[in-house]
Amino acid sequence: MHIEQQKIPQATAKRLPLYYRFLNNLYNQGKMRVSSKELSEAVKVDSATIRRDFSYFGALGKKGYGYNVEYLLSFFRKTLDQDETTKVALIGVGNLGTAFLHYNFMKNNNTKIQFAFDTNEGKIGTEVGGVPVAHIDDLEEKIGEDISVAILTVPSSAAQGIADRLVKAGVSGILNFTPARITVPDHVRVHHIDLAVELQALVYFLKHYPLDVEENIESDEED
Amino acid sequence: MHIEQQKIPQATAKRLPLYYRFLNNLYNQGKMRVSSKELSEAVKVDSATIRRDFSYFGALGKKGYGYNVEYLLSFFRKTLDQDETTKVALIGVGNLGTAFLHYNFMKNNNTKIQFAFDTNEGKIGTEVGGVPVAHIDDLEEKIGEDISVAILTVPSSAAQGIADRLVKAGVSGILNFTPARITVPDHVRVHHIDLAVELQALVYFLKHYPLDVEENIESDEED
DNA sequence: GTGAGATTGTGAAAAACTTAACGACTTAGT
DNA sequence: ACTAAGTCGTTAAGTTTTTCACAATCTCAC
Ligand SMILES: NC(=O)c1ccc[n+]([C@@H]2O[C@H](COP(=O)([O-])OP(=O)(O)OC[C@H]3O[C@@H](n4cnc5c(N)ncnc54)[C@H](O)[C@@H]3O)[C@@H](O)[C@H]2O)c1
Ligand SMILES: NC(=O)c1ccc[n+]([C@@H]2O[C@H](COP(=O)([O-])OP(=O)(O)OC[C@H]3O[C@@H](n4cnc5c(N)ncnc54)[C@H](O)[C@@H]3O)[C@@H](O)[C@H]2O)c1
Repeated sequence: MHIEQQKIPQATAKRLPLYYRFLNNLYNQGKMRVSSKELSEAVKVDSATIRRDFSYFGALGKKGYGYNVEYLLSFFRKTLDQDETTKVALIGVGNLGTAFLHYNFMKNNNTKIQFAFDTNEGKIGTEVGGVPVAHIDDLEEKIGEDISVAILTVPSSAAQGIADRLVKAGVSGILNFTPARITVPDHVRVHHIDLAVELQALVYFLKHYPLDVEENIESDEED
Repeated sequence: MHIEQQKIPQATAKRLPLYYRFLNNLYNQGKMRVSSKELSEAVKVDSATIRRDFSYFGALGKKGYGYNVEYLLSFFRKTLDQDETTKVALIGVGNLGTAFLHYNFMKNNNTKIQFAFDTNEGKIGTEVGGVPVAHIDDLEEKIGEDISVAILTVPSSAAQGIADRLVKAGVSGILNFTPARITVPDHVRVHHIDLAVELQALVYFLKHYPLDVEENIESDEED
């Protein structure tokens, strides 16, 4: 049902959530229309790239006018499946995990962390940021049909083992914050966010690239 | 002194810290040699890409043998300036900032968060993760000559204002975790790590890309 | 020593992504 | 109604990154 236009470049797909958020901002500010140039300044993406990105979805704008904010927003809401809440599990309620649990991803993302898991008995049974923390042994049981994405914030030594269990439990997307590069079957997607690497890469760029010439770089990034 | 080989692709530069960490792991495990194929399996980067990346620095390996772990490690240590500690400031001791302060970036990165800043009187004067928290008003004073990188974990509404002050204070690299896309002069580099976007992008990929065919993606990227 | 097997470094091709440029169309002011 | 200014969608060019594929070279077991 949504595997129809297989040709949207990955680079474009990664920018969609960014566009979506800024369109939301504009909408909340009461703006009716926006041009690729304005949007470009806000999101720091070349305006030609924005027009190109949008064009993969058809002709969303009007020549000489720009884009209708409300229309564009509702289009992206559908495209990004923002009408249904995405339910997520978080494994590892430590420093990083706790920070995420306190953050409200619902606000812009319609994403909700449904369960958290840990091994630490002191944390089990409590709620952190309104999310109940369960024992890791209950992982398979609690991750029912409706959770297909997990955030992994355990120590790196535990990462592969937990990933294996997540996959067995039916998870097909993992956002991995551990430094471990985990191995998963082909049908599972892993995005690594490696904070230490990001920091070190930034430092490297500063020391080795002529500063006045280079432009900024988008992180993964990977954002 | 280090602006000599200007031709190293950015994509390569971003992978260097990753290689460095895995080489460290191998070294600590007592491994003497490693091939691009082995390394490839560990870091999930195509072996040809690894060889190409390394080749920008000259012939680091030996045909038929592979790479000497110790030599490669010491080469990258120099290349990544791991002999001198990089001092960093963190602005915004909230959920995310606190998590970072508790993390030891020294272990693999030789990077140290020297000062943290906040507006919350309750936090000022305390130490979090061994890092003293100062008032944001003292930013310019405390960021002396030796801090040129900052981690930004304030509310997005404060991001641009703080960024302006950081730049004035002499910071030339900012790791921005806020959803705000900040504007800085050309000589300053900003890497955005946008966690909400990363999560939403992962969800989008799961729903719209045929799972059995696609391979994993590095975040920033950026992973 | 020798030769089978391993592995690099790289030229060349392919793929992915970005940017420039402009014709076509829209708007809005007169 | 006409025109100047604005903006899209897209073609084509440019850039960057990845991947293939293989000659050159090294290793190591015998
Ligand atoms: N905190 C940071 O700023 C930071 C920066 C870079 C990378 N990381 C990485 O992120 C990950 C988490 O970091 P952190 O600082 O939150 O670590 P942490 O030690 O504070 O948290 C880890 C949590 O996972 C739990 N845990 C351990 N084993 C588990 C298991 N088998 N199943 C379920 N839970 C388990 C622990 O009880 C703990 O609560 C680590 O891999 C770390 O390397 C963190
Ligand atoms: N926590 C998450 O998981 C998460 C996820 C995605 C994005 N973010 C973004 O990261 C940023 C930080 O998130 P958080 O959850 O840590 O927020 P937070 O509200 O917990 O922390 C913000 C901190 O900044 C301080 N602060 C406010 N104004 C300041 C100023 N002018 N100068 C210095 N300090 C100031 C506050 O006192 C607070 O301690 C936010 O922009 C948020 O949108 C966080």
